[in-house]
Amino acid sequence: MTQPNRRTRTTYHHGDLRPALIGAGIELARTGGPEAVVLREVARLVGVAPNSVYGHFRTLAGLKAAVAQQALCELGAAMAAHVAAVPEPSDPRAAAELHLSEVGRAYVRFALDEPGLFRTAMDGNPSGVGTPGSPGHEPDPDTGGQPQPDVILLAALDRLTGAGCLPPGETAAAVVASWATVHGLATILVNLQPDLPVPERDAMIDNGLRVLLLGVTALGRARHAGTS
Amino acid sequence: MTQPNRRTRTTYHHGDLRPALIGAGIELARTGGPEAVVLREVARLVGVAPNSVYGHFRTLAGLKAAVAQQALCELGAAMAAHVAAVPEPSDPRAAAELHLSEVGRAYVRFALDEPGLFRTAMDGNPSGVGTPGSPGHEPDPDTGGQPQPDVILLAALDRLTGAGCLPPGETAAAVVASWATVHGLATILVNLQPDLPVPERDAMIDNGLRVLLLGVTALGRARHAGTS
DNA sequence: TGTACATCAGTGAACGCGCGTTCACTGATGTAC
DNA sequence: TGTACATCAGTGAACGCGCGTTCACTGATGTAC
Repeated sequence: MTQPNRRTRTTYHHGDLRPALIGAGIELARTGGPEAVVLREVARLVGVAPNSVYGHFRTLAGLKAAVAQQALCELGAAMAAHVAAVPEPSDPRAAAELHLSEVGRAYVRFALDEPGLFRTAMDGNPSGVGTPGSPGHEPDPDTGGQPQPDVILLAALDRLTGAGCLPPGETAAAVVASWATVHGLATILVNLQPDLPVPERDAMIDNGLRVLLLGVTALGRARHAGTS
Repeated sequence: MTQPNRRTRTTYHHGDLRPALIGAGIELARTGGPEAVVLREVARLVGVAPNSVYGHFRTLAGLKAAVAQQALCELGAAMAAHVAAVPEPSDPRAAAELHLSEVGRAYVRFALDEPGLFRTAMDGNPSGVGTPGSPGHEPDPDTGGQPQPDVILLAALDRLTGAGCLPPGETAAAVVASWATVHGLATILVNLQPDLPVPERDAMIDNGLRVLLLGVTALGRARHAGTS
Protein backbone atom coordinates (compact mmCIF):
# COMPACT_ATOMS: atom_id res chain seq x y z
CA MET A 1 0.00 0.00 0.00
CA THR A 2 2.89 2.36 0.72
CA GLN A 3 4.71 2.93 -2.53
CA PRO A 4 8.05 4.70 -2.79
CA ASN A 5 7.33 8.38 -2.71
CA ARG A 6 9.49 11.07 -4.20
CA ARG A 7 11.62 11.15 -1.06
CA THR A 8 11.98 7.35 -0.96
CA ARG A 9 12.43 6.77 -4.63
CA THR A 10 16.00 6.83 -5.91
CA THR A 11 15.29 7.40 -9.57
CA TYR A 12 13.79 10.61 -10.84
CA HIS A 13 11.65 8.73 -13.31
CA HIS A 14 9.23 6.31 -11.83
CA GLY A 15 9.72 3.96 -14.73
CA ASP A 16 6.36 2.24 -14.76
CA LEU A 17 3.94 4.92 -13.79
CA ARG A 18 0.91 4.06 -15.85
CA PRO A 19 0.31 0.58 -14.40
CA ALA A 20 1.29 1.89 -10.99
CA LEU A 21 -1.45 4.51 -11.20
CA ILE A 22 -4.00 1.90 -12.20
CA GLY A 23 -2.80 -0.32 -9.39
CA ALA A 24 -3.17 2.46 -6.86
CA GLY A 25 -6.62 3.20 -8.26
CA ILE A 26 -7.54 -0.45 -7.76
CA GLU A 27 -6.40 -0.33 -4.14
CA LEU A 28 -8.45 2.79 -3.50
CA ALA A 29 -11.43 1.28 -5.28
CA ARG A 30 -11.10 -1.92 -3.31
CA THR A 31 -11.46 -0.03 -0.06
CA GLY A 32 -13.79 2.79 -0.97
CA GLY A 33 -15.43 2.02 -4.27
CA PRO A 34 -15.32 4.13 -7.41
CA GLU A 35 -15.79 7.43 -5.60
CA ALA A 36 -12.56 6.81 -3.71
CA VAL A 37 -10.59 6.88 -6.93
CA VAL A 38 -9.52 10.49 -6.67
CA LEU A 39 -6.69 11.88 -8.73
CA ARG A 40 -4.72 13.48 -5.94
CA GLU A 41 -5.03 10.42 -3.74
CA VAL A 42 -3.90 8.08 -6.49
CA ALA A 43 -0.86 10.24 -7.11
CA ARG A 44 -0.16 10.44 -3.39
CA LEU A 45 -0.29 6.66 -3.11
CA VAL A 46 2.18 6.19 -5.92
CA GLY A 47 4.40 8.92 -4.55
CA VAL A 48 4.22 11.22 -7.51
CA ALA A 49 3.04 14.76 -8.22
CA PRO A 50 -0.70 15.01 -8.94
CA ASN A 51 -0.24 16.44 -12.38
CA SER A 52 2.00 13.62 -13.49
CA VAL A 53 -1.18 11.64 -14.08
CA TYR A 54 -1.78 13.78 -17.12
CA GLY A 55 1.24 12.28 -18.80
CA HIS A 56 -0.61 8.98 -18.98
CA PHE A 57 -4.28 9.84 -19.00
CA ARG A 58 -5.97 12.74 -20.68
CA THR A 59 -8.19 13.25 -17.66
CA LEU A 60 -9.23 11.66 -14.40
CA ALA A 61 -12.11 10.00 -16.19
CA GLY A 62 -9.58 8.17 -18.34
CA LEU A 63 -7.81 6.79 -15.33
CA LYS A 64 -11.08 5.77 -13.72
CA ALA A 65 -12.12 3.95 -16.88
CA ALA A 66 -8.84 2.03 -16.86
CA VAL A 67 -9.35 1.15 -13.21
CA ALA A 68 -12.90 -0.01 -13.92
CA GLN A 69 -11.66 -2.15 -16.78
CA GLN A 70 -9.09 -3.70 -14.48
CA ALA A 71 -11.71 -4.36 -11.82
CA LEU A 72 -13.81 -6.11 -14.43
CA CYS A 73 -10.85 -8.30 -15.31
CA GLU A 74 -10.50 -9.26 -11.68
CA LEU A 75 -14.15 -10.24 -11.62
CA GLY A 76 -13.63 -12.42 -14.66
CA ALA A 77 -10.54 -14.02 -13.17
CA ALA A 78 -12.29 -14.70 -9.87
CA MET A 79 -15.18 -16.33 -11.68
CA ALA A 80 -12.89 -18.51 -13.76
CA ALA A 81 -10.96 -19.57 -10.67
CA HIS A 82 -14.09 -20.40 -8.70
CA VAL A 83 -15.63 -22.40 -11.49
CA ALA A 84 -12.41 -24.31 -12.12
CA ALA A 85 -12.35 -25.38 -8.48
CA VAL A 86 -15.79 -27.00 -8.48
CA PRO A 87 -15.78 -30.77 -9.05
CA GLU A 88 -17.81 -32.00 -12.00
CA PRO A 89 -20.72 -34.40 -11.63
CA SER A 90 -20.48 -37.25 -14.09
CA ASP A 91 -24.00 -36.80 -15.42
CA PRO A 92 -23.65 -34.22 -18.19
CA ARG A 93 -27.01 -32.57 -17.52
CA ALA A 94 -26.28 -32.26 -13.83
CA ALA A 95 -22.81 -30.99 -14.65
CA ALA A 96 -24.11 -28.32 -17.01
CA GLU A 97 -26.71 -27.18 -14.49
CA LEU A 98 -24.22 -27.03 -11.67
CA HIS A 99 -21.84 -25.16 -13.92
CA LEU A 100 -24.31 -22.35 -14.56
CA SER A 101 -25.16 -22.24 -10.92
CA GLU A 102 -21.54 -21.90 -9.90
CA VAL A 103 -20.83 -19.23 -12.49
CA GLY A 104 -23.63 -17.24 -10.93
CA ARG A 105 -22.46 -17.97 -7.42
CA ALA A 106 -18.96 -16.81 -8.30
CA TYR A 107 -20.33 -13.53 -9.61
CA VAL A 108 -22.25 -12.85 -6.42
CA ARG A 109 -19.40 -14.00 -4.23
CA PHE A 110 -16.98 -11.61 -5.88
CA ALA A 111 -19.42 -8.78 -5.25
CA LEU A 112 -19.53 -9.73 -1.59
CA ASP A 113 -15.80 -10.31 -1.22
CA GLU A 114 -14.82 -7.18 -3.08
CA PRO A 115 -17.73 -4.78 -2.93
CA GLY A 116 -15.54 -1.82 -3.78
CA LEU A 117 -14.12 -3.45 -6.88
CA PHE A 118 -17.51 -4.77 -7.88
CA ARG A 119 -19.08 -1.36 -7.69
CA THR A 120 -16.13 0.08 -9.57
CA ALA A 121 -16.41 -2.50 -12.32
CA MET A 122 -20.09 -1.66 -12.74
CA ASP A 123 -19.63 2.07 -12.45
CA GLY A 124 -18.21 3.76 -15.48
CA ASN A 125 -18.66 0.67 -17.53
CA PRO A 126 -21.75 1.13 -19.66
CA SER A 127 -20.88 -1.67 -22.07
CA GLY A 128 -17.79 -3.38 -20.75
CA VAL A 129 -20.21 -5.83 -19.29
CA GLY A 130 -23.54 -6.14 -20.92
CA THR A 131 -25.88 -8.28 -22.83
CA PRO A 132 -23.55 -10.85 -24.20
CA GLY A 133 -24.62 -11.98 -27.60
CA SER A 134 -26.72 -8.90 -28.20
CA PRO A 135 -26.25 -7.37 -31.63
CA GLY A 136 -23.55 -4.72 -31.78
CA HIS A 137 -21.46 -6.29 -29.05
CA GLU A 138 -17.85 -6.17 -30.12
CA PRO A 139 -15.19 -7.84 -27.96
CA ASP A 140 -13.12 -5.50 -25.80
CA PRO A 141 -9.60 -5.28 -27.16
CA ASP A 142 -7.36 -4.76 -24.14
CA THR A 143 -8.46 -7.48 -21.75
CA GLY A 144 -5.07 -9.14 -22.02
CA GLY A 145 -6.44 -12.62 -22.57
CA GLN A 146 -8.35 -12.59 -19.28
CA PRO A 147 -11.71 -14.36 -19.36
CA GLN A 148 -14.55 -11.86 -19.38
CA PRO A 149 -17.63 -12.36 -17.20
CA ASP A 150 -20.03 -12.25 -20.11
CA VAL A 151 -18.01 -14.77 -22.07
CA ILE A 152 -17.98 -17.11 -19.09
CA LEU A 153 -21.75 -16.85 -18.72
CA LEU A 154 -22.32 -17.48 -22.41
CA ALA A 155 -20.10 -20.54 -22.25
CA ALA A 156 -22.11 -21.91 -19.34
CA LEU A 157 -25.33 -21.49 -21.31
CA ASP A 158 -23.82 -23.09 -24.40
CA ARG A 159 -22.95 -26.04 -22.29
CA LEU A 160 -26.49 -26.24 -21.01
CA THR A 161 -27.69 -26.22 -24.60
CA GLY A 162 -25.20 -28.92 -25.48
CA ALA A 163 -26.52 -31.09 -22.66
CA GLY A 164 -30.05 -30.68 -24.01
CA CYS A 165 -31.29 -28.62 -21.06
CA LEU A 166 -31.85 -25.43 -23.02
CA PRO A 167 -33.23 -25.05 -26.53
CA PRO A 168 -30.90 -22.98 -28.74
CA GLY A 169 -33.68 -20.51 -29.55
CA GLU A 170 -33.95 -19.58 -25.90
CA THR A 171 -30.38 -18.52 -25.32
CA ALA A 172 -31.34 -14.85 -25.23
CA ALA A 173 -33.94 -15.45 -22.55
CA ALA A 174 -31.54 -17.53 -20.49
CA VAL A 175 -28.84 -14.89 -20.77
CA VAL A 176 -30.98 -12.06 -19.56
CA ALA A 177 -32.56 -14.11 -16.79
CA SER A 178 -29.18 -15.31 -15.53
CA TRP A 179 -27.64 -11.92 -15.78
CA ALA A 180 -30.53 -10.21 -14.04
CA THR A 181 -30.65 -12.76 -11.24
CA VAL A 182 -26.98 -12.68 -10.36
CA HIS A 183 -26.59 -8.96 -10.85
CA GLY A 184 -29.72 -8.36 -8.84
CA LEU A 185 -28.54 -10.61 -6.04
CA ALA A 186 -25.16 -8.95 -6.04
CA THR A 187 -26.40 -5.36 -5.98
CA ILE A 188 -29.08 -6.11 -3.41
CA LEU A 189 -26.67 -7.83 -1.05
CA VAL A 190 -23.91 -5.28 -1.54
CA ASN A 191 -25.85 -2.03 -1.67
CA LEU A 192 -29.15 -2.62 0.07
CA GLN A 193 -28.48 -5.39 2.58
CA PRO A 194 -24.82 -4.98 3.47
CA ASP A 195 -25.30 -6.10 7.06
CA LEU A 196 -27.30 -9.25 6.47
CA PRO A 197 -26.04 -12.21 8.54
CA VAL A 198 -24.17 -14.75 6.48
CA PRO A 199 -26.69 -17.61 6.76
CA GLU A 200 -29.56 -15.45 5.51
CA ARG A 201 -27.34 -14.13 2.79
CA ASP A 202 -26.32 -17.58 1.64
CA ALA A 203 -29.90 -18.74 1.73
CA MET A 204 -30.85 -15.88 -0.55
CA ILE A 205 -28.13 -16.77 -3.00
CA ASP A 206 -29.11 -20.44 -2.98
CA ASN A 207 -32.77 -19.63 -3.46
CA GLY A 208 -32.14 -17.13 -6.20
CA LEU A 209 -29.95 -19.52 -8.15
CA ARG A 210 -32.32 -22.41 -7.59
CA VAL A 211 -35.29 -20.54 -9.03
CA LEU A 212 -33.15 -19.30 -11.91
CA LEU A 213 -32.16 -22.84 -12.79
CA LEU A 214 -35.75 -24.04 -12.58
CA GLY A 215 -36.78 -21.24 -14.89
CA VAL A 216 -34.03 -21.75 -17.42
CA THR A 217 -34.51 -25.49 -17.64
CA ALA A 218 -38.27 -25.00 -17.86
CA LEU A 219 -37.69 -23.01 -21.06
CA GLY A 220 -37.33 -26.27 -22.91
CA ARG A 221 -40.51 -27.79 -21.57
CA ALA A 222 -42.63 -24.65 -22.10
CA ARG A 223 -41.53 -23.88 -25.66
CA HIS A 224 -45.08 -24.06 -26.97
CA ALA A 225 -46.92 -21.84 -24.48
CA GLY A 226 -46.78 -18.04 -24.88
CA THR A 227 -46.45 -16.89 -21.28
CA SER A 228 -45.00 -13.45 -22.10
CA MET B 1 -39.04 24.31 -10.92
CA THR B 2 -38.55 28.03 -10.17
CA GLN B 3 -39.68 28.64 -6.63
CA PRO B 4 -40.10 32.08 -5.12
CA ASN B 5 -36.70 33.22 -4.09
CA ARG B 6 -35.96 35.67 -1.34
CA ARG B 7 -36.47 38.57 -3.76
CA THR B 8 -39.73 37.17 -5.08
CA ARG B 9 -41.12 35.97 -1.80
CA THR B 10 -43.23 38.46 0.12
CA THR B 11 -43.05 36.86 3.54
CA TYR B 12 -39.85 36.65 5.50
CA HIS B 13 -40.71 33.17 6.66
CA HIS B 14 -41.10 30.60 3.96
CA GLY B 15 -43.82 28.89 5.94
CA ASP B 16 -43.42 25.37 4.63
CA LEU B 17 -39.72 24.96 4.22
CA ARG B 18 -39.17 21.34 5.18
CA PRO B 19 -41.41 19.80 2.53
CA ALA B 20 -40.22 22.42 0.06
CA LEU B 21 -36.63 21.30 0.61
CA ILE B 22 -37.57 17.67 0.09
CA GLY B 23 -39.48 18.62 -3.01
CA ALA B 24 -36.52 20.49 -4.42
CA GLY B 25 -34.32 17.53 -3.55
CA ILE B 26 -36.67 15.29 -5.50
CA GLU B 27 -36.50 17.54 -8.53
CA LEU B 28 -32.73 17.53 -8.43
CA ALA B 29 -32.66 13.77 -7.92
CA ARG B 30 -35.08 13.27 -10.80
CA THR B 31 -32.72 15.00 -13.18
CA GLY B 32 -29.32 14.08 -11.83
CA GLY B 33 -29.68 11.21 -9.39
CA PRO B 34 -28.63 11.17 -5.75
CA GLU B 35 -25.32 12.95 -6.36
CA ALA B 36 -27.24 15.97 -7.66
CA VAL B 37 -28.89 16.47 -4.28
CA VAL B 38 -26.49 19.09 -3.06
CA LEU B 39 -27.27 21.30 -0.12
CA ARG B 40 -26.51 24.62 -1.72
CA GLU B 41 -28.40 23.73 -4.87
CA VAL B 42 -31.46 22.61 -2.93
CA ALA B 43 -31.47 25.87 -0.99
CA ARG B 44 -30.98 27.83 -4.21
CA LEU B 45 -33.93 26.09 -5.80
CA VAL B 46 -36.22 26.88 -2.91
CA GLY B 47 -34.92 30.44 -2.73
CA VAL B 48 -33.53 30.30 0.73
CA ALA B 49 -30.13 30.72 2.39
CA PRO B 50 -28.02 27.52 2.38
CA ASN B 51 -27.77 27.36 6.13
CA SER B 52 -31.53 27.49 6.61
CA VAL B 53 -31.53 23.79 5.79
CA TYR B 54 -30.05 23.20 9.23
CA GLY B 55 -33.24 24.38 10.83
CA HIS B 56 -34.96 21.28 9.47
CA PHE B 57 -32.25 18.68 9.06
CA ARG B 58 -29.29 18.05 11.25
CA THR B 59 -27.07 17.53 8.26
CA LEU B 60 -27.17 17.11 4.49
CA ALA B 61 -27.31 13.36 4.97
CA GLY B 62 -30.60 13.81 6.81
CA LEU B 63 -32.10 15.71 3.91
CA LYS B 64 -30.84 13.14 1.44
CA ALA B 65 -32.38 10.34 3.48
CA ALA B 66 -35.72 12.13 3.44
CA VAL B 67 -35.45 12.60 -0.32
CA ALA B 68 -34.58 8.92 -0.78
CA GLN B 69 -37.58 7.92 1.32
CA GLN B 70 -39.80 10.13 -0.81
CA ALA B 71 -38.38 8.63 -4.00
CA LEU B 72 -39.15 5.19 -2.63
CA CYS B 73 -42.74 6.27 -2.03
CA GLU B 74 -42.99 7.41 -5.62
CA LEU B 75 -41.77 4.01 -6.75
CA GLY B 76 -44.45 2.34 -4.64
CA ALA B 77 -47.14 4.66 -5.95
CA ALA B 78 -46.09 4.07 -9.55
CA MET B 79 -46.18 0.32 -9.05
CA ALA B 80 -49.62 0.43 -7.46
CA ALA B 81 -50.93 2.62 -10.27
CA HIS B 82 -49.52 0.40 -13.00
CA VAL B 83 -50.86 -2.78 -11.47
CA ALA B 84 -54.28 -1.27 -10.93
CA ALA B 85 -54.46 -0.41 -14.63
CA VAL B 86 -53.89 -3.97 -15.88
CA PRO B 87 -57.08 -5.89 -16.70
CA GLU B 88 -57.55 -9.17 -14.86
CA PRO B 89 -57.83 -12.50 -16.62
CA SER B 90 -60.79 -14.50 -15.35
CA ASP B 91 -58.76 -17.62 -14.66
CA PRO B 92 -57.38 -17.15 -11.15
CA ARG B 93 -54.07 -18.87 -11.85
CA ALA B 94 -53.48 -16.82 -14.97
CA ALA B 95 -54.53 -13.71 -13.06
CA ALA B 96 -52.11 -14.38 -10.23
CA GLU B 97 -49.26 -15.06 -12.61
CA LEU B 98 -49.94 -11.96 -14.67
CA HIS B 99 -50.17 -9.97 -11.47
CA LEU B 100 -46.66 -10.91 -10.37
CA SER B 101 -45.38 -10.27 -13.84
CA GLU B 102 -46.90 -6.79 -13.92
CA VAL B 103 -45.62 -5.92 -10.46
CA GLY B 104 -42.16 -6.71 -11.74
CA ARG B 105 -42.70 -4.85 -14.98
CA ALA B 106 -43.85 -1.78 -13.06
CA TYR B 107 -40.70 -1.85 -10.98
CA VAL B 108 -38.46 -1.97 -14.03
CA ARG B 109 -40.51 0.61 -15.86
CA PHE B 110 -40.22 3.08 -13.02
CA ALA B 111 -36.47 2.64 -13.08
CA LEU B 112 -36.46 3.40 -16.81
CA ASP B 113 -38.91 6.30 -16.60
CA GLU B 114 -37.27 7.90 -13.59
CA PRO B 115 -33.69 6.68 -13.46
CA GLY B 116 -32.64 9.53 -11.21
CA LEU B 117 -35.35 8.83 -8.67
CA PHE B 118 -34.78 5.10 -8.88
CA ARG B 119 -31.10 5.46 -8.18
CA THR B 120 -31.91 7.86 -5.37
CA ALA B 121 -34.39 5.48 -3.80
CA MET B 122 -31.78 2.72 -3.86
CA ASP B 123 -28.93 4.93 -2.74
CA GLY B 124 -28.93 5.76 0.93
CA ASN B 125 -31.62 3.26 1.60
CA PRO B 126 -29.98 0.17 3.09
CA SER B 127 -33.18 -1.28 4.46
CA GLY B 128 -36.03 0.91 3.25
CA VAL B 129 -36.41 -1.70 0.57
CA GLY B 130 -35.10 -5.14 1.23
CA THR B 131 -35.97 -8.66 1.85
CA PRO B 132 -39.61 -8.43 2.68
CA GLY B 133 -40.59 -11.06 5.12
CA SER B 134 -37.05 -11.57 6.31
CA PRO B 135 -36.71 -11.70 10.07
CA GLY B 136 -36.00 -8.36 11.67
CA HIS B 137 -37.87 -6.39 9.06
CA GLU B 138 -39.96 -3.78 10.80
CA PRO B 139 -42.40 -1.65 8.79
CA ASP B 140 -41.24 1.89 8.06
CA PRO B 141 -43.20 4.38 10.11
CA ASP B 142 -43.50 7.53 7.99
CA THR B 143 -44.66 6.21 4.63
CA GLY B 144 -47.88 8.15 4.94
CA GLY B 145 -50.09 5.25 3.95
CA GLN B 146 -48.37 4.88 0.58
CA PRO B 147 -47.99 1.32 -0.65
CA GLN B 148 -44.41 0.16 -0.31
CA PRO B 149 -42.70 -1.80 -3.09
CA ASP B 150 -41.87 -4.75 -0.87
CA VAL B 151 -45.43 -4.97 0.43
CA ILE B 152 -46.74 -4.95 -3.13
CA LEU B 153 -44.41 -7.76 -4.10
CA LEU B 154 -45.35 -9.84 -1.08
CA ALA B 155 -49.02 -9.39 -1.87
CA ALA B 156 -48.44 -10.62 -5.40
CA LEU B 157 -46.73 -13.74 -4.10
CA ASP B 158 -49.48 -14.34 -1.56
CA ARG B 159 -51.92 -14.25 -4.37
CA LEU B 160 -49.90 -16.78 -6.31
CA THR B 161 -49.93 -19.00 -3.26
CA GLY B 162 -53.68 -18.53 -2.92
CA ALA B 163 -54.15 -19.61 -6.53
CA GLY B 164 -52.16 -22.77 -5.86
CA CYS B 165 -49.21 -21.80 -8.04
CA LEU B 166 -46.71 -21.48 -5.24
CA PRO B 167 -46.33 -23.68 -2.16
CA PRO B 168 -46.37 -21.61 1.05
CA GLY B 169 -43.01 -22.99 2.11
CA GLU B 170 -41.36 -21.51 -0.94
CA THR B 171 -42.33 -17.91 -0.39
CA ALA B 172 -38.81 -16.95 0.65
CA ALA B 173 -37.36 -18.41 -2.53
CA ALA B 174 -39.95 -16.69 -4.67
CA VAL B 175 -39.34 -13.37 -2.95
CA VAL B 176 -35.63 -13.36 -3.49
CA ALA B 177 -35.88 -14.61 -7.05
CA SER B 178 -38.46 -11.97 -7.94
CA TRP B 179 -36.59 -9.24 -6.23
CA ALA B 180 -33.28 -10.18 -7.78
CA THR B 181 -34.75 -10.48 -11.26
CA VAL B 182 -36.51 -7.14 -11.31
CA HIS B 183 -33.80 -5.28 -9.47
CA GLY B 184 -31.20 -6.83 -11.71
CA LEU B 185 -33.13 -5.93 -14.83
CA ALA B 186 -33.63 -2.40 -13.58
CA THR B 187 -30.03 -1.73 -12.62
CA ILE B 188 -28.65 -3.35 -15.75
CA LEU B 189 -30.90 -1.34 -18.04
CA VAL B 190 -30.44 1.90 -16.15
CA ASN B 191 -26.77 1.77 -15.25
CA LEU B 192 -25.09 -0.57 -17.70
CA GLN B 193 -27.21 -0.42 -20.83
CA PRO B 194 -28.72 3.07 -20.78
CA ASP B 195 -28.68 3.45 -24.57
CA LEU B 196 -30.24 0.15 -25.54
CA PRO B 197 -32.92 0.54 -28.22
CA VAL B 198 -36.44 0.17 -26.89
CA PRO B 199 -37.33 -3.11 -28.67
CA GLU B 200 -34.24 -4.89 -27.33
CA ARG B 201 -34.90 -3.44 -23.92
CA ASP B 202 -38.50 -4.59 -23.88
CA ALA B 203 -37.47 -8.03 -25.09
CA MET B 204 -35.07 -8.30 -22.20
CA ILE B 205 -37.76 -7.36 -19.73
CA ASP B 206 -40.21 -9.83 -21.23
CA ASN B 207 -37.64 -12.60 -21.23
CA GLY B 208 -36.49 -11.92 -17.71
CA LEU B 209 -40.00 -11.93 -16.35
CA ARG B 210 -40.94 -14.99 -18.35
CA VAL B 211 -38.09 -17.06 -16.96
CA LEU B 212 -38.83 -15.77 -13.46
CA LEU B 213 -42.41 -16.91 -13.72
CA LEU B 214 -41.39 -20.31 -15.05
CA GLY B 215 -39.01 -20.69 -12.15
CA VAL B 216 -41.42 -19.56 -9.48
CA THR B 217 -44.25 -21.76 -10.70
CA ALA B 218 -41.83 -24.67 -11.05
CA LEU B 219 -41.16 -24.41 -7.32
CA GLY B 220 -44.40 -26.26 -6.72
CA ARG B 221 -43.61 -29.10 -9.10
CA ALA B 222 -40.02 -29.55 -7.92
CA ARG B 223 -40.72 -29.57 -4.19
CA HIS B 224 -39.20 -33.04 -3.72
CA ALA B 225 -35.88 -32.60 -5.55
CA GLY B 226 -32.99 -30.92 -3.74
CA THR B 227 -31.45 -28.89 -6.53
CA SER B 228 -29.66 -26.43 -4.27
C1' DT C 1 -57.38 46.11 23.08
C1' DG C 2 -52.53 46.92 23.82
C1' DT C 3 -48.00 45.85 24.89
C1' DA C 4 -43.68 43.08 26.54
C1' DC C 5 -41.11 39.30 25.51
C1' DA C 6 -39.70 34.53 24.55
C1' DT C 7 -39.54 31.69 20.65
C1' DC C 8 -39.31 30.60 16.05
C1' DA C 9 -37.53 30.63 11.20
C1' DG C 10 -34.59 32.35 8.21
C1' DT C 11 -30.22 35.68 6.99
C1' DG C 12 -25.47 37.05 5.64
C1' DA C 13 -20.88 36.40 5.74
C1' DA C 14 -17.27 33.69 6.33
C1' DC C 15 -14.41 29.32 7.31
C1' DG C 16 -11.43 25.67 5.63
C1' DC C 17 -11.22 21.96 2.59
C1' DG C 18 -9.93 19.01 -1.20
C1' DC C 19 -10.72 18.80 -5.60
C1' DG C 20 -9.30 18.64 -11.03
C1' DT C 21 -6.60 21.03 -13.95
C1' DT C 22 -3.05 24.30 -16.10
C1' DC C 23 1.34 26.56 -16.38
C1' DA C 24 6.14 26.92 -17.16
C1' DC C 25 9.80 24.21 -15.63
C1' DT C 26 13.77 20.62 -15.12
C1' DG C 27 16.16 16.33 -14.49
C1' DA C 28 17.02 12.00 -16.98
C1' DT C 29 17.34 9.26 -21.18
C1' DG C 30 18.54 7.67 -25.60
C1' DT C 31 20.09 8.43 -30.27
C1' DA C 32 23.09 10.43 -34.21
C1' DC C 33 27.35 11.59 -35.49
C1' DT D 1 34.36 6.31 -27.03
C1' DG D 2 32.63 10.95 -26.49
C1' DT D 3 29.55 14.56 -27.01
C1' DA D 4 25.33 17.47 -28.65
C1' DC D 5 20.66 17.56 -28.52
C1' DA D 6 15.79 16.25 -29.05
C1' DT D 7 12.58 13.79 -26.44
C1' DC D 8 10.62 11.90 -22.54
C1' DA D 9 8.74 11.75 -17.76
C1' DG D 10 8.00 13.89 -13.88
C1' DT D 11 8.09 18.58 -10.75
C1' DG D 12 6.34 22.62 -8.11
C1' DA D 13 3.33 26.08 -7.51
C1' DA D 14 -0.76 28.00 -8.29
C1' DC D 15 -5.66 28.66 -10.19
C1' DG D 16 -10.61 28.84 -9.32
C1' DC D 17 -14.37 26.26 -7.81
C1' DG D 18 -18.20 24.61 -5.15
C1' DC D 19 -18.84 22.31 -1.38
C1' DG D 20 -20.80 21.46 3.83
C1' DT D 21 -20.89 23.71 7.89
C1' DT D 22 -20.56 27.36 11.68
C1' DC D 23 -21.15 31.88 13.62
C1' DA D 24 -23.60 35.68 15.40
C1' DC D 25 -27.47 37.96 13.78
C1' DT D 26 -32.51 39.72 12.85
C1' DG D 27 -37.15 39.90 11.26
C1' DA D 28 -41.62 37.76 12.24
C1' DT D 29 -44.84 35.36 15.22
C1' DG D 30 -47.56 34.09 19.05
C1' DT D 31 -48.65 34.12 23.93
C1' DA D 32 -49.30 36.16 28.81
C1' DC D 33 -50.82 39.78 31.27
